[in-house]
Amino acid sequence: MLTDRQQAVLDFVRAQHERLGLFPTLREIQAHFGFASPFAATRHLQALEKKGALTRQPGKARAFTLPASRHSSASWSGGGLLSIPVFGVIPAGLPAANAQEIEPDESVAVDAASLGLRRNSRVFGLRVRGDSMIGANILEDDIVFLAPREPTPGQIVAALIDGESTLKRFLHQRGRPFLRAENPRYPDLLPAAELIIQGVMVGLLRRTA
Amino acid sequence: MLTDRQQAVLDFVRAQHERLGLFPTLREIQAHFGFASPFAATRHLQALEKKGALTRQPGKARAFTLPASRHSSASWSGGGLLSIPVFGVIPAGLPAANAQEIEPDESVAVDAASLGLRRNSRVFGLRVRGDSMIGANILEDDIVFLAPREPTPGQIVAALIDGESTLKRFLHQRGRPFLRAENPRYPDLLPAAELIIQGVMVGLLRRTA
DNA sequence: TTAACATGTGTTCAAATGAACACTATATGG
DNA sequence: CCATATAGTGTTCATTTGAACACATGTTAA
Repeated sequence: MLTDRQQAVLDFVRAQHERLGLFPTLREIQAHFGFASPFAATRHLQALEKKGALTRQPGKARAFTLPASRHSSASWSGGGLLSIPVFGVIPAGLPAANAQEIEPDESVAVDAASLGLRRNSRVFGLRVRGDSMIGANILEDDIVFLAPREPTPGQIVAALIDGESTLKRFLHQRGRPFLRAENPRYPDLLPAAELIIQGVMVGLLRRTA
Repeated sequence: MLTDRQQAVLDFVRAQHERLGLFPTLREIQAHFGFASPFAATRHLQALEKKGALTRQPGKARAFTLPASRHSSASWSGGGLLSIPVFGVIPAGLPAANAQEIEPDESVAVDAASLGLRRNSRVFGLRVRGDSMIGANILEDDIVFLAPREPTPGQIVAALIDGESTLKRFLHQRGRPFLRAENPRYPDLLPAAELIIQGVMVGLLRRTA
């Protein structure tokens, strides 16, 4: 069992790695805790290592490993994490080359593989408003993930109509595309102009807590 | 625009950080690419820095920053990433203190905030089998996230019945708990013995790609 | 009361690591 | 043809960083 001081050191090591992507040096730990000697930091790290709370590579700078506590970012080694910008209203500029510069309302992190995507895929998220897609089991406040790609009929897409984005199912009839809400209370949309598809749905995240 | 060699160096730096949680030293980059001199590595890093692909803290070991490319793990600075074990069948041992040692079928990464959870919260995932919860907009192959906590009536839970786990809505009737499928094709479950709740649903991840 | 552990201080030194210089070869653009 | 950029080699040195020793104090458990 870690002592309070040891836990504090471990928390600092973990927090530095989360914030900066770097583990701290002995002297950075010394400075943070106000130790007069870097060896005090060494003593704590040695105790943490003995108790299995971290491992060190002898003689190497900043070389820690935090063992799999399965619920922390330090243990994620599956790679391919996506930081996905989420919009409440999709900016008309999406998907554009400079889309990354449009400030999202929030961001969520999900690993690419669980959405069936390659690492570093371009994805954005849309916070669902309303109940127009309830028939497709998409609820208000869900985050729908969309990738910019050409849709095939039957897929759910974000489309730009009259300067606004809408989430609908993409279908064809007699060679002409149209959009269907998955709620009988909403009519089909047959766009007068060419349909601009901003993204095709690749996944969904729901929070129920 | 980065040259091919510079891109290769950047990819290596990023990959090492994803795999090990550490940026490489000049000599580790030198060894990887077979350079005769650590200064070759320095030259590439200087070029990458000049082109804005990374930044370095002068004179400090392994001290890089990768600027926000919004679609890579290096850019996730929101903290609180959860590495969630996902099971096809929930082991009867969940949720137990040694649950972390039970080997999951897979893991997914999601940030805690988007599930309304604190960093380092204990969560596990269940890959949904069958259509018993379709009425709650939970589809087969969805991953349902569950946190070990006491349920309140109306919540969706994973419960252990007859040695098997099942996902159902938790309800009360005349003070007695029972489980309801959200599909009229399945009957309510009135457990004979005391109900063991393995987790309460806190979110869901769906893949449609 | 004693031993073990925790938590340091103070100091020195070895190794790791980054910095930088002079040089060479090749490619590219003006 | 010349200047610049890229991509190194070879080498040396400064700084950062980790390691480790001797010592001290307080706490805890046997």
